[in-house]
Amino acid sequence: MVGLRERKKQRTRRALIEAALRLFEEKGFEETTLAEIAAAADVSTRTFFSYFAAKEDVLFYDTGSRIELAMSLLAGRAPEESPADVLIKLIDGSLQMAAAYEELTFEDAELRMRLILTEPALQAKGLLVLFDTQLQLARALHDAYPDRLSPTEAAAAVGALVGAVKLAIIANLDNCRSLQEIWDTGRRAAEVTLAGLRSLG
Amino acid sequence: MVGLRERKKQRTRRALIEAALRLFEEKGFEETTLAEIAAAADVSTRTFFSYFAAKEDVLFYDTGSRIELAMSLLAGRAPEESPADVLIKLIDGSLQMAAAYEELTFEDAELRMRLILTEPALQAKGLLVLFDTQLQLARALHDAYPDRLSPTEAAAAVGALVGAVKLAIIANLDNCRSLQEIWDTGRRAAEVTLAGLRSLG
DNA sequence: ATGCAAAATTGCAACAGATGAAAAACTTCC
DNA sequence: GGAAGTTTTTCATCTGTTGCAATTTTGCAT
Repeated sequence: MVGLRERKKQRTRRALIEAALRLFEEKGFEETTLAEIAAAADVSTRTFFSYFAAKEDVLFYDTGSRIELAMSLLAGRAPEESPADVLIKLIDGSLQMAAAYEELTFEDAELRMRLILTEPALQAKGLLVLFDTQLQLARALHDAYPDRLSPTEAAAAVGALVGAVKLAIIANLDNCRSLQEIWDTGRRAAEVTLAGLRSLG
Repeated sequence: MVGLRERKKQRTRRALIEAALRLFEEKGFEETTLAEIAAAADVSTRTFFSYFAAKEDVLFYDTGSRIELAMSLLAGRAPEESPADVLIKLIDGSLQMAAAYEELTFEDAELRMRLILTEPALQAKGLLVLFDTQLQLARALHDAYPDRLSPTEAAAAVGALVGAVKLAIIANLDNCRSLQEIWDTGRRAAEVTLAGLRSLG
C-alpha cells in the first residue's frame, strides 16, 4: 500500500515545503528563487512543478484537507441542528484547524500564516482559495437545507459569516497577543453576524 | 493645465485598456501576450509597464475612484444615520458604480466583468483589491462611529455585508438574466445580513 | 536476481512577464 | 530656436512556467 515510491514522494514534498519556508524566512518570498528551493530540497527545478503548480502553491499544500473537513462537518450535522448552528460549528472547526499545525512545527505554521497575510501574491492566492471554498460550502449548505435556505440565502449566510470573521481577525491581528485573542475576535464577529448588523450601534 | 502631454498620456492609457479588452476577448487572457497589447496600442512593450504595474492591472484601472466613492459616501453621512443605514448606502452605491460603465461601452464593461469573474489570475487580483478596500472601509467606519462600533465590530460589519453580497451575487450569477436580478440578489443578501443569520431557516 | 513496464526525475529549450539603465524622441516654456 | 524636463524606446537580464525527450528509479512477475 505505502511502498517506497509513495514514501519517497512524501519525503520530497515535505522537503520542498520546508526548504521553501526556510528560504522565504531568510530572504523573503519574492527574493527566493525556485532554483534555490529545488536545490535546497535536492531536486531539479523542473521537479518542483510535478509537486506544485506554482511557486505560491507550496504554502497551500493542505487546502484539500481543509475543504474536506468543512464539508464533512456540514455532512455530519445532527438532524435537528439549525443552519445557524451548523455554520457556527463550521467556523469553529475551521479556525481550530487553521490554528493546528499538523506536519509543521509551530514556528513554521506561524511563519506560513504571516507570509500568506503579508505577501501580496500569497494573499491573493489565499483569498482565491477561500472564495472557492465558500462557493462549495454555500452549495452544500443549500443542499443540506433545501427547504429552509434558498441558494441565495445559503450563499449570503456563508459569505457573511466567513467575511465577517476574516475581516475582523485580520483587521485586529496587530492587537492580538495570543491565539486565544484571535479566536475571540473571530467569535465576536460571528456572533454579531448571527444576531444581525442592525443590532450594532 | 491639460496640455498635450497629459492628453496624450490619457489617450495611450485608454488605447492600452481597449486593446487589451479586445485581444482578451478574441484570444483569451492567458493567450494574449503583453507584446500584442502594446503593439495594438502602438507603443513599445516596455511602455505598458509605465502605465500598469502588471498585466492584470489593465482591467483594474478604476480601483482608485471606486474606493474614493465608497469613502466619500461614508464621509458624507447624515448625523443621525445609523451604521446600518450607512452600510446599506455603501452597498447600493458600490453596486451602482459597478454596473455603471464610465469610459467604456456597455459591452466592454460586461466583458471586463466576465473576465474578472472567470480568469483565475484576475479573480485573485479582484479579491485582493476588494479585500484591501474592506480593510480601509472598516477603519473608516470605526472612525465614523468611534463610540458605537469597536474596531472589531466595524470590521465584522463590513466583512459580513460585503461577503454576503459578493458570494450571493456570484453564486447566483448563472440564474440572473438582467442587471436588475443581480441587484436584487445582492439586496436580498444584504437584508439577510442586517437582520441576522439567525432569522434564516 | 533479472528483466520489463510504469512512474518519476532530469536536462534542455523556449516563451512570457517583469525590471533596470541608458539612449532617443518629444513637450514645455522661455 | 533651444534648454530643461518627461516620456518612450531599446537592450539586456532575470525568473516563473511549460513541453518534450532522455534517463533513472521503482514495482512486480518470473
